Amino acid sequence: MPNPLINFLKLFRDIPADDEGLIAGAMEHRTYKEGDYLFKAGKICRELFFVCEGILRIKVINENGNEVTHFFIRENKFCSILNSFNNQVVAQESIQAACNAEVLAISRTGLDTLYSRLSYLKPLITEITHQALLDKIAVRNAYLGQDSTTRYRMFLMRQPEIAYRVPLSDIASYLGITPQSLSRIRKNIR
Amino acid sequence: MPNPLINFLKLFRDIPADDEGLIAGAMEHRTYKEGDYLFKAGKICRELFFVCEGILRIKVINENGNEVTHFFIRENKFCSILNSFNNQVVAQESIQAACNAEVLAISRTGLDTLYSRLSYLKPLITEITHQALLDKIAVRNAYLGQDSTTRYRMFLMRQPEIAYRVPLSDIASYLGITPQSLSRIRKNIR
DNA sequence: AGGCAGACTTAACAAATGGTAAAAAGCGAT
DNA sequence: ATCGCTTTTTACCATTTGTTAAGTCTGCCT
Repeated sequence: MPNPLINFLKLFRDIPADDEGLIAGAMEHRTYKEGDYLFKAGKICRELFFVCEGILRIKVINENGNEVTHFFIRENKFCSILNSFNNQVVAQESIQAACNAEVLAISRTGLDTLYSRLSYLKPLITEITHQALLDKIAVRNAYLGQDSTTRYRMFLMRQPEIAYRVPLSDIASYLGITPQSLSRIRKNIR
Repeated sequence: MPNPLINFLKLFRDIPADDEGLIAGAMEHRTYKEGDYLFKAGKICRELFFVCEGILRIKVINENGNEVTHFFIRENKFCSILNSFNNQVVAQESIQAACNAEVLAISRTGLDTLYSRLSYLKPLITEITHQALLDKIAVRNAYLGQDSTTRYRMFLMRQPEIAYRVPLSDIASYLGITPQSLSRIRKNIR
């Protein structure tokens, strides 16, 4: 059975057939339902996830007690609290399934073991996550200075596959809008 | 004479004395006045800058013809249009001096030469820029869902050294506010 | 099937922000 | 020091967005 992570890595680089089993074997397959937590803030995040199916979100509870969505992570993307995972510091953010999801998970130590066995893997994953950060920043910059309606329109254009699969309130907090306003905006657009 | 870049790198890792001259010699020292461009959008960005003195900003002209500040880069930070610099694609953003500035500059090819001679340098700089990206994202996420006054207050708390050295209009566009509104907010805060 | 809980929508009003325009202030060059 | 340009401030009004509160809808559980 083809492993979605290996298919994904092959887009960037040839993966020797012999290594496929090693990589696939190191990853643990998990299923989550909408609302389930993959990781909760307050601890060090010691796992890296790869999304096979569904959408995750990284979120925080802000000082007013409101949930704020920092990112949506969709199929064929890695997900972790990078600062915590890399630097062993306590994470302020949580990872939650924004809809039913299937992921592959690997622990920090498991990943280090893989890295030591497959010398090409660390630079490859570093490069992929680096580019993902650039992409995330580019999205945020594109929203900068746009009004709520425009941000929602841009979101629809860029990520329609997310817009219709996750709760409205998650999207609202991702765009920095109240759910009521987003509901109104949605009505006015049609 | 101490080189600010070398001092900076030494914070992360020991730099052999023999290598200092090589690094320092590869960097070109330049002076810019407020408003000068270090790089203009529309080309591939082939230089990496290190800010010794002053503040740079990365900006775009958006579809309405307004300038939008994506980032401020202050002393002891690297600056480039990373996506363009790394992937050889045309940059949409420009780099401008937000106040009088002194920088060290190195070309893509010059950097590659350094990398090939000093094997520790590429992982080091990659790690530094990676962390800088995480920091930039964290700042943007912290602003998410806050009103204009709160964003400005947060900006004052986090980067007072920038707030009083660059034009108000640059800060306004960085925070996604019109200059008029920011002027009003500033008045109401005192 | 009925009822419950959570999510979404709607509405009316208040507050914040944007748009436009004009005055004031700051800055550099002559 | 003065002129002229650019930036910032101020004011007024229009628009957008937030707030509060209620109502509707949906899916899930029993």
